[in-house]
Amino acid sequence: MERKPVPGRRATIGDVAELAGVSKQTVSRAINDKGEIGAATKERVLEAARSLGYRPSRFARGLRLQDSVTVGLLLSDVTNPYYPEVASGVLEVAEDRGWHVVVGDSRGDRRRELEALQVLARQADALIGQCSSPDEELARELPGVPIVLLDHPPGHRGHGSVRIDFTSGMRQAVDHLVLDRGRRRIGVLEGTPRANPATERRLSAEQRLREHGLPAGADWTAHAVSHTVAGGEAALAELLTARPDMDGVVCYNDQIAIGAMRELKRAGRRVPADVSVIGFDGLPLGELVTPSLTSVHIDKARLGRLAVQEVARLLADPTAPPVPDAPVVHPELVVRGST
Amino acid sequence: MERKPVPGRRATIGDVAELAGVSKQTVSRAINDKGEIGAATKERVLEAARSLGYRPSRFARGLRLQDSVTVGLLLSDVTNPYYPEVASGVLEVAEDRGWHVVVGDSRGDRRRELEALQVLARQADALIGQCSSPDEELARELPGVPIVLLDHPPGHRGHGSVRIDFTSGMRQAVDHLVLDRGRRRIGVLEGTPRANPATERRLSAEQRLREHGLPAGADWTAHAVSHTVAGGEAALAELLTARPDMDGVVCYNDQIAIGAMRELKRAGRRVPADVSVIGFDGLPLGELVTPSLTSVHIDKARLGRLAVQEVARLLADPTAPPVPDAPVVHPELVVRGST
DNA sequence: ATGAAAGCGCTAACAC
DNA sequence: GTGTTAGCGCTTTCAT
Repeated sequence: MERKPVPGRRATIGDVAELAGVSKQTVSRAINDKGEIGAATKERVLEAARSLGYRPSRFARGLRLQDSVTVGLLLSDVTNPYYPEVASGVLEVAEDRGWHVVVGDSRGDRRRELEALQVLARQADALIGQCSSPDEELARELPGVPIVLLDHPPGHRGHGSVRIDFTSGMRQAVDHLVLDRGRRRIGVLEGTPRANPATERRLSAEQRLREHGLPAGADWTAHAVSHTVAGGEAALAELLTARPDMDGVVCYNDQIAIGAMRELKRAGRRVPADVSVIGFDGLPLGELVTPSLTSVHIDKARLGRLAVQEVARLLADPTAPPVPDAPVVHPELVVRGST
Repeated sequence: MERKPVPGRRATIGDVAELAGVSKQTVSRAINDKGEIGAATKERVLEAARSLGYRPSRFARGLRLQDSVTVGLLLSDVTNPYYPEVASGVLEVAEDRGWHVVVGDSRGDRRRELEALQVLARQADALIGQCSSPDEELARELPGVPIVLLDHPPGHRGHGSVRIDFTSGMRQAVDHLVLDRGRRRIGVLEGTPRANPATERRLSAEQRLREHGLPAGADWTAHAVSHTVAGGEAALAELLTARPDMDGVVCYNDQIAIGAMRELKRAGRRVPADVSVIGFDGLPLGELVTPSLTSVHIDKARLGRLAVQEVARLLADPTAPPVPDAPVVHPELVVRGST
């Protein structure tokens, strides 16, 4: 919700015109550096503008020109190290197109998410976000707002999405543990519940484990309460209690994986000698821990860039149906010390 | 610069009014959930709006209501792990006030910085940023735009700032190395050149080193080309060549410190047995490396919160002179494994 | 080279 | 309960 107006009303083009003793359009010409204006007049106008601390109203200009685009980027938590690269991709393409980007943070709260989206929607032409709210809810609460979901399967009309191929990613992770490292008792650390349960990453891992003839399922799974190092530590502790003979862990993301590594060490296990750990996302952070983290990298900047392109598509035709071939980001295994 | 308009012109309140067979005012009442409207009429209007994909123009609304505030946040590099917490503080207070936040990224480029600020200024009422451009340049290129500089001494009229007490911070760092660890041959890893050379952090460190009767100066200093782990690695290698007998390093920030630790290990030195390393900023990252990083923590979220408060002050009275007692963030030493 | 008038899309104020 | 009028601050015709 917007609040009260800024005190001390700002000078308008009319004030400048009056002070300079010219008409409004002359002021407009001066400040927009158009031709058709005398050098002396221009200088006088600019001086008047300066002395009044005049700045053109972005609203008036936007209303008149109708050529400015703003996209809203909703993050579930700005401090999550997953986002900077995504944001970087978003900002890069936005800048190329001359678009502005407003950001919001839902602090991991589902209710706040919707509120934050609505606030952003007041200032943006379209939204980008990793939303946990179901599509129907978004459509209901944000009627007419083009939304591009990060890491969601294609959804409703008016919603775009960028997919990440988790099936392939998880398969690479499991195959590496099984085929390259010879692990046979592999646990899975899943993240928090997802909007669409069918998209849980662990499912892809479990399927691949079974294809290798290995055990998998609830017994071999723990859920991290948060996608953080602490969440990973707690989840691994839980999993280790159930499966003390575990010799490998596939994790929902790198932070959880790093937490898993820390907890394993604390429990007296050596990584990777006793237990192999593998993460997902490929955060720069993974290179700094010891041993450095093997992870399935995804090009997060590309995810951001693709999202802005999807926004452009939606903006061009808001009634376009969701395309079946939404852009996909393909994960790629990068092996380091932890396996 | 803004580009061409979005195609397929959006429906206006007039279109909705026409379709619903009512006046614009009635539409306005319906979509803004005011009273004074029949339930049936309201439903008919909302249905019309829905079918047209109508969304109110933020420009028209902003122009009319004059109650929306947007602040622009310029970062030198979104992917720098220093920023998320700052942004978090900015977003927190902005949200409390009902303000929007637009972000820009200058990619560490001085020229881009000014451009990015100008782009942001088109969409924001005031700016916040860690700017490397001199005050005069900002004042000249962004006339009338209230700016709050992060980590700068108070500057010109119309500019606000939030200070970080580097003198105290660097003193704590040096004192820890000298008094608590007994180090006597301490090197300094400074960052890239600053807008105001007098604010280089190394100066505070060098002064304190001299107060302890220890050697300091160019011989004991290396400059990191970038504020990154790689930058720290290179800088430390350089310093180590000049001072192979070094037994401690004070670093410009945590990333450089982590780079220093890595390079020291690579050179066969033990940390902290042979060389003590100390960072600055207190990134969460520092807890994950081995050994974990001792650092002078600064409350980055608070920095962001204070910056927004300064913006509020400037917005309330744009002609207010810079206050001598700009808000200050006080650093605090947190000791961990690396010293 | 400069000015007057119109209108972008919206809502507050005031009819009815 | 609903419509009419006016005007937010700006730029774009079109005159002069």
